[in-house]
Amino acid sequence: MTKKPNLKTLAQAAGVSVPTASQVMRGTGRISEETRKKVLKAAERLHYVPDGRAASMRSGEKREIGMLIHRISNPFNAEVISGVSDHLEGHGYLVSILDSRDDVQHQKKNLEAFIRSSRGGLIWVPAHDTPKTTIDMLRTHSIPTVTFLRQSKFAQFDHIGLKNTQATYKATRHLIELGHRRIVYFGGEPHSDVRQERIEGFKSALTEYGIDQHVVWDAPDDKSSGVNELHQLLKQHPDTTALICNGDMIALGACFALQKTGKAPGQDLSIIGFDDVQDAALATPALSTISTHPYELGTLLAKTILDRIADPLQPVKSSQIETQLILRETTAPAT
Amino acid sequence: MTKKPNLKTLAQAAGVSVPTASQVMRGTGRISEETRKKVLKAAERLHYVPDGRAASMRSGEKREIGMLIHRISNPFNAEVISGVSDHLEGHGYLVSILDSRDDVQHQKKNLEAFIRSSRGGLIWVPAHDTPKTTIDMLRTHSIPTVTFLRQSKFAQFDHIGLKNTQATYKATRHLIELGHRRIVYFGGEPHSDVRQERIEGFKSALTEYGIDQHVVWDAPDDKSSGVNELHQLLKQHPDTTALICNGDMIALGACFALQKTGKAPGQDLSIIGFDDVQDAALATPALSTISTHPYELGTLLAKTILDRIADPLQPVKSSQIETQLILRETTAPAT
DNA sequence: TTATTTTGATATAACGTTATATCTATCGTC
DNA sequence: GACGATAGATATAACGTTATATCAAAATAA
Repeated sequence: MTKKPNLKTLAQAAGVSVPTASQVMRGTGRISEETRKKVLKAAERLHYVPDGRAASMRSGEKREIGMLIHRISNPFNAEVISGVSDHLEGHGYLVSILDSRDDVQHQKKNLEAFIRSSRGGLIWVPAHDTPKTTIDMLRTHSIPTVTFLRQSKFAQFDHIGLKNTQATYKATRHLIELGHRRIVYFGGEPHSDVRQERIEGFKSALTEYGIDQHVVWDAPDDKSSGVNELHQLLKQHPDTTALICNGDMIALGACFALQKTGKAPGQDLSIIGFDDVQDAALATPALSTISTHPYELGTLLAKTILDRIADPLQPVKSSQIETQLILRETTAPAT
Repeated sequence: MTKKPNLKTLAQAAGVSVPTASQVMRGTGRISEETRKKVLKAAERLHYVPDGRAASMRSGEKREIGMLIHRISNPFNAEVISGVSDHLEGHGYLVSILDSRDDVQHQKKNLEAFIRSSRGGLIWVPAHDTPKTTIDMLRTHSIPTVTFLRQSKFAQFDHIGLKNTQATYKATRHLIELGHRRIVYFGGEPHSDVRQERIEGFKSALTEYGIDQHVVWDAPDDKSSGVNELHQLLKQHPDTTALICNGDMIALGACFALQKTGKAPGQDLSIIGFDDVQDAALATPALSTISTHPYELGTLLAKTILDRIADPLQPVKSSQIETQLILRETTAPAT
């Protein structure tokens, strides 16, 4: 097994100096066609690939962007990642994903390693209850950072979020207009700011229509939690006629639990999800939900971080993605 | 905004030499308690973090492992990733994920960038129809590589796979013993080697019981494909009584399509999936399927790549993970 | 012709680490 | 009190690039 070739090896093989070889490989500087060909041929022959570490260290350019997200298997995130990758690969960046599993310990470890690895920028969903020390760590190293979905309390980063309050406001109002009065906000962790925004929209619609019962039910956002918690909820609030859910997965879980007891989502209990994952449309019955636009969100994230890298001192930007209420089969007039 | 601190800054601040500061940060060499404290205090004050690029370049150590997989949103892969991360983080590695989207172009771009970035190793699901040139690229740079699920035709890498043939053999035999005779292998791409193994197990069980009708139906492995293709299949082979599916998603899609036509999975058509994703147990009716052990697979992958890094010249290893037939509600005796 | 610019290449230093060799006290030993 | 051993620090070079300055030869201008 031969040693890995470097610029020196390449230059020798091509009979030129090291800087010349470097210039040919990058297409910069004044190079005659003749030597250009010599070098390229040698590079081909030796399978030469530049060492990105050395290049980046010397030039200061970092052509790699990290995404640190809370749940890698979340289909919503997968769509966002596609949007980010498509855009950034077009600009010559490599996008790599880190998974925090929504755990501050994992997150800290990952961020420490991330900072050591000196990448060009970070696209980040902060884990719940991210401590100030973690934010400070990022800040002191002045890494171009864009957050999405969740915004950090402690630091001003560029941010792309959803119009959460507006989304649940629209959904809740729709349910009220269908005649529902006992509506519950179902799912999510108490500490979540995003959820707080959604609850705000939920409550303001209720208040607007003079409904003063504001039930909020805490529960993890996954499917099995939806199954288990629905029973608890209905035991405690048997007069509930509709749910606004914190996510599609818990909404689908609730549908499942309901069907198991012989009731029908839509007819017996109206349910609206959040995210519009692929399964929402394919479920039986098809889930009414709130659609975000994850791919577009990804594209916007990519543009935002490129802007930030290009000009690190520009004022912090923040924008919100519009959502859309998708009515399928789990919403019906109150009986 | 102050400049990013480096070892030189740190050494000056602590009143020691650069090598001394380096040794303190790494906990190596002979250092008096007094100077150790001085340096650590200065490091704390300056928020010093070593530059991994420089460290890795000089020492030759690469403390980052990349995983290049075909579908990041696949819940099976997410479990594998957890297994890998848990194990490797314990050994001081950072695990970062790249998404090939099962597309050889994306894959090539990602691998090129990966090689430039000089990471310590690669855990990889080769995309379908991965060309020899891509393999050669990896080989010539002698990067410690372990493949999983799919094995490359062109090169010998360490590999962890599933006992595919055995899995479908067991599943098919179970169906036959339930009295089924018209069984179809449903889903997957024609080029897939993994699928070929599974079909082999399927066919050998049929042959063993003297059944000579071996129908294999090509279709993408996602849910919506399951919905659409089931109708085509039943039109062409109306006497089908059972399906062995190439994945849970297409199996769930088939269940959905069946229910839409007023038939019941299990009673009217037995269906067995593959993977045992979370939804399989939560679906209505619950899906009978083949369970792999993704987390354990991840752990094994982590151990394998560590071995390979420790001794790059050892003979290539290959192992297969045992699978388990999980019987739920979509399998029933033939009527 | 001489002066000036342009072309195509190279020498040198630097990025931030760590490996290796070196050096000076101080210590213990007989 | 002479000698080797050792503790604790440092000097130097190297990893593989690229930025900057420099240089000789050829081309152009005056």
